[in-house]
Amino acid sequence: MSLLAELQQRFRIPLAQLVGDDPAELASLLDMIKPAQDAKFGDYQANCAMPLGKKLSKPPREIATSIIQNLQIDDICESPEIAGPGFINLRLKQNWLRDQLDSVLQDPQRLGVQPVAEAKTYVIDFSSPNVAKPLHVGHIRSTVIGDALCRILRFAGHKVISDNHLGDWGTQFGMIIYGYRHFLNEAAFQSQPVAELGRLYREVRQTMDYLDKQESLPEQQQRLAALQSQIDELAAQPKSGDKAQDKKVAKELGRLKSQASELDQSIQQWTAKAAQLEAQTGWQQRIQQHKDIRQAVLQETAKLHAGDPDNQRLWELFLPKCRQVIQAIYDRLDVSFDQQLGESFYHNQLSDVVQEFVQKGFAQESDGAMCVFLDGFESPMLIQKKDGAFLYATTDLATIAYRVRTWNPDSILYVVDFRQGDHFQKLFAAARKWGFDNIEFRHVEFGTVLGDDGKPFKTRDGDIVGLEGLLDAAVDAAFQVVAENDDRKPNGPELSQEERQQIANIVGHGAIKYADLSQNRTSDYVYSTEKMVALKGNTAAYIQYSYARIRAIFAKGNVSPASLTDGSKQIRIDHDKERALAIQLLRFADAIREVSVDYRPNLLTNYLFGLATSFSEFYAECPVLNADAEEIKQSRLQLCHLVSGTLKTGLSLLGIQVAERM
RNA sequence: GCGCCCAUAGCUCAGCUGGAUAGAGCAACGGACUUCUAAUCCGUAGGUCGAAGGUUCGAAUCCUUCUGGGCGUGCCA
Repeated sequence: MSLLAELQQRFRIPLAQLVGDDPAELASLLDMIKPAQDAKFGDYQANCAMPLGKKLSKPPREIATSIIQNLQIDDICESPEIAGPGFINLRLKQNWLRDQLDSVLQDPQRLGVQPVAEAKTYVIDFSSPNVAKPLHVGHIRSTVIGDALCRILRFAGHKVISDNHLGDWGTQFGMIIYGYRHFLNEAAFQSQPVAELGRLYREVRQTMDYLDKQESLPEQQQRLAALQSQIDELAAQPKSGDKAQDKKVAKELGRLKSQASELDQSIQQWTAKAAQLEAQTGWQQRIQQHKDIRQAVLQETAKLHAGDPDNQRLWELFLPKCRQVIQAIYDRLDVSFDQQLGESFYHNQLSDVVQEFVQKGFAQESDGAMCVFLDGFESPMLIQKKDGAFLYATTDLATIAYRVRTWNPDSILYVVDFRQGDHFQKLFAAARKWGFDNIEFRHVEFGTVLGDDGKPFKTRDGDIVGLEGLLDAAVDAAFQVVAENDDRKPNGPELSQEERQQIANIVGHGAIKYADLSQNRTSDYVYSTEKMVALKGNTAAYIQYSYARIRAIFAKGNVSPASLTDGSKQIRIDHDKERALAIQLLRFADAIREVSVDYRPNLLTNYLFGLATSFSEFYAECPVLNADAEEIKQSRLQLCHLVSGTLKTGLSLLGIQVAERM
């Protein structure tokens, strides 16, 4: 049951009488029925009389009156009231609320959420890390948002195929192969292959970075000097007297200065790091011996792609081990995929894709590369480099073809960083040109994770932050809070060390996920460890805590949920807080639907935070076990049961677990 | 240069594709534990929604311009 859908259904008839039954217009008018902004206006409001006033050139209040006259709603609402310019305010009837809750109580699995009428098939592409590199903070958003969307859309009734498009075929493997051939510690590889592969990757990376940076250092220093002299010149300029002109100069000066200081900082960071490397024994020798490492790595990669048996064998040796590392994190995060078809799965289809594009006249050679020129785009999409190698775009096209062949989806979602927006716009345009024009392609984009300084989140040394470390930090912080809270309990601590750790795991991982999901996905967001440590306010912990408080009531009162749902008791809604809680409970279906419209999980976190808040207010004012009368106690237990079920289900749709005790 | 995105309380952010007096969480201040977990609740304070125009009954939301920032921009992914 959706509250909103029910109300909209009732308004359909009187509105059709006014404007006819054009579905688009009707839908837009029905969209103007919303939860009331302010409780004093009632529970819901219909705002459609005002725009109709314009259209029908009658006073909106008059239109509102005629809508109400034809509106059959007295089983759901008190008689509607017209307010202000023509708002129609609706107040739900206690009896109706009670009946609705009673029926949800009989439906613990779906909590009154009916599967969508038209189920669609979705392919959701998310996470997609390079398997040779450790997961870092940048992977959180794609993984967590993608997983939540899978769960939510599935719950809504759609068919969902989650697919992790692993980067398992790129330069990273050239790097590891090179490392294996030159830096291998055989014993370490035998005993701890995964760790050793990680080390090899880092060794090669470091060597390549060193050469890159050393090479570009003079140029950067030159740029810094140039900036500096530009600054000096500008600063030495006498004031022109023209205010606007002076202001412009001052602004330019400020910009140059911040550019210079940023550049200076990065140079200093690098020189410090380089000095550290050079202090290592054998570093100079390393550089001497491997000064061609960058070309060599490309060569190893090219050989792999060309089917060289030695490199192929090494790749087959490494891949499972690399995937094992990543899988461990997915296990920790409780994220799973239906498919994990990486780039390697598509590599032998790429030349066919290019050939087809050429044959159909969609692609042509330009500057030696194979290009797809698309209307509305300044630059073409490259599908083959002049050296013959294929690109990201080529693989993505092959992937689309495979997915359509295999699953025939209505929609393919890509949960990827917003910076790849251009790429996806081109990819989608090319795919439509190719004939896939009845599929919804959607780049579900998200913003960057920033550090406290407002810049992309890095460690103090400028390194990318590893994901495992963040998870550990969140769990540690959660452990502190769990322990503190338990120690402070009125009747002494209740939890064993083991239980505390288990709860800390649930709370810590939940905190990370929730912090991400509660943000509007399109905005950048500032990741602050401090915020994680807090675990109060609008966090997963707050919601989990509400759940645990309910479970504590049930434990203390020895209440079995079955006794509440056998139909022998009826919910009563007398107290204001009970009423608010009841309405919030019935909005669950609407929250699920809203998330599905534009793939925005934060609408579900908003809902759950609202529900937990409603519950906390109820909890503060309405005793449950000690209620004045037995019927009230039973009724409140029923409400509690519905809240705990909704919180648990809602969090599970975000990939977040609950603990029975906290 | 061109394209996309952003600017809302001291901080971090919501604001449901135009609705009534712009919300929440942190942080600050003041209250509430002999009563189901105080990770909570109640209250106070805090805003020219970057600026200026426009569209209309009505704008944080839509349009234009400007300012400030981020990102992308032919052989990385």
